[in-house]
Amino acid sequence: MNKIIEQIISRLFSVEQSVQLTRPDAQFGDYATNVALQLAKPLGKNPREVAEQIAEELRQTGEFSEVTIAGPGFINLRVAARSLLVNLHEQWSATYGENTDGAGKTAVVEYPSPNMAKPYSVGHLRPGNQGWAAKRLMEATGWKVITDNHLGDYGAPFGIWVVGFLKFSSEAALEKDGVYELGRVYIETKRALKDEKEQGGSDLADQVQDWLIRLEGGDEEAQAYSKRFNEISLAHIHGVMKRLKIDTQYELGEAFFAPKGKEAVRKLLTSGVATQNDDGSIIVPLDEYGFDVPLLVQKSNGAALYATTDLATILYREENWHPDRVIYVVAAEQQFYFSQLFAMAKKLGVQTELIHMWFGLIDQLNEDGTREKMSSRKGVVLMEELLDTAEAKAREIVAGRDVSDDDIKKIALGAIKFSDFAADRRTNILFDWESIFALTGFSGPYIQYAAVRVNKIIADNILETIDTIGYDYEAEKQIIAKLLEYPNVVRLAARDLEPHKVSNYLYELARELNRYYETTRVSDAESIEKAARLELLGKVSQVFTHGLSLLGIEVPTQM
RNA sequence: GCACCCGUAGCUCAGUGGAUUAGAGCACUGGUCUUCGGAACCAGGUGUCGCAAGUUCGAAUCUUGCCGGGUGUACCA
Repeated sequence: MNKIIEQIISRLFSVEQSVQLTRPDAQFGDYATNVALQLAKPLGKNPREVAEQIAEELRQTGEFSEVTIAGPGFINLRVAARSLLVNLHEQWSATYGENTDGAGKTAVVEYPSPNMAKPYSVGHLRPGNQGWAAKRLMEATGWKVITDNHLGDYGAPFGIWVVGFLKFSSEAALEKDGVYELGRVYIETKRALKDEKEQGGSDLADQVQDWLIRLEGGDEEAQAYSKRFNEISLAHIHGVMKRLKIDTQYELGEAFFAPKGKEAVRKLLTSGVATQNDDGSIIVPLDEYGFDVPLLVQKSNGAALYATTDLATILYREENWHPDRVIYVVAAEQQFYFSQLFAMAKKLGVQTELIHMWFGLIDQLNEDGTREKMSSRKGVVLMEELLDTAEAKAREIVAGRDVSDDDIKKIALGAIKFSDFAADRRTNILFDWESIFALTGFSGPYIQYAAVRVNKIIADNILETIDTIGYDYEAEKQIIAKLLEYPNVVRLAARDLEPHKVSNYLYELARELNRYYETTRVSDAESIEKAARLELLGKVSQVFTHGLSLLGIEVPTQM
């Protein structure tokens, strides 16, 4: 439709103007455009006059049942439902909604990158969800996507583990509680280190360093500990990711890149990007990028830092995967760090587009009603606990119905994941058990339920292949119009890496469908209507499944 | 101090590249209802869109300044 208007404008005024159609309040029309207002100034004409001219041409086309002008020069359009359907049919395919914006390009998406020292907690929920959505959105827009779990498996945590294990734990406790014992030991040891530092001591800290040096030196005992603890932690991470139904192709952690850090630093020095201080530390000044502090890439004792392994990672990916862009799905706290890292990469001549797809914090409600960032100090909710609770809740809801275990898990995940996509990812999320398991209103299960209903109706009725040419589709108009919006929703969500646009859209589609059910029957309709309606519901079902899959949510068979 | 983010209904949040009368969910009240699956639908209402200026035919949206909150700010990751 916008093409038609663009052609008219080109013919009337000899200018190329892209036209955006919006969906105004139903009383004004089905579609609206403000293009006349945009054109008025450059053309030096009265906007209403411009609108009149365009409107007259639009009436001539016969495509619209009504063309009116409102206010200062808005053009409101009404279209017959049947023409909308024809429009939908022309665009329809098995991959409706997808596009080829990113064809021929490669993206690396990095998630969920948990720290291995502690058990998977709700703190890791967002990078997994948002990262998965980023991957799916990129794929849906034609990109080749490489996913990589950048595990936090290097550095001080290992030393803390060993020291803590020897001091605060036992074989029996580790045997019994596995990663949870490791997490407990890690937190307790961190606290002990803090206390020691406050008292001016360094005994424990020295031991931690000692173990790290032994590990790097290839010491057998240190390696045995490392291997054992890592195996326990990794098995746990894989287990939780499997329950969350997310995975990555690669799992190249910090430990993999750490040895490559030295070479990266050498490259920084030889290219003149970095400078060495008298104490041996190496920094990259970033004044020209607006930073008042430089980025430290090597400690005075020669050890590597986060920035070092991250730079090595960038170089490795460039060399091996040749990505056009790399998306880091990491929390908002690290915005400053990533802006420094990206500046350093740019200074070194890295061409890859580096994007920090950051997301807001997870807050908890204090007893006095104020919000505060969730922290392990105050007690985090563990991911397995969250999943167990969600599944128990879902099981309770479907009690008495014949719903499989698999479907119960899909419902639980649908609720949890959707709550992460309810708001813009940058918004801080308030974690509370009530809203994360919401089953009504703006929630994952509401949409899943709508999808299940549609599928049931499709399954229970036979679609006859009869000509529906005589059907006007007026009852289905809102649904058809909503379906027509989908490709643009996907395009915008992928462009801005904003999966919540998809969740908002799916909710609107589900609501449209529920309204439709209230007034329109399918199974006992006349055969021509029934065929037309079933065929359309099939399209709705496809969009539900597709859209939810972009969010990592599945449609249950029963619920 | 500086940098980034945020401030929209009682609460949680949408609001595309400015656009006709600012929207959802939750909560509250009433209604629909022998459900093609009611996890539904309909109705009811409250907003100085933090404050103030500016740009514009038009600002929740753009610009600037203030106020309030959050996060970060080289030898942690």
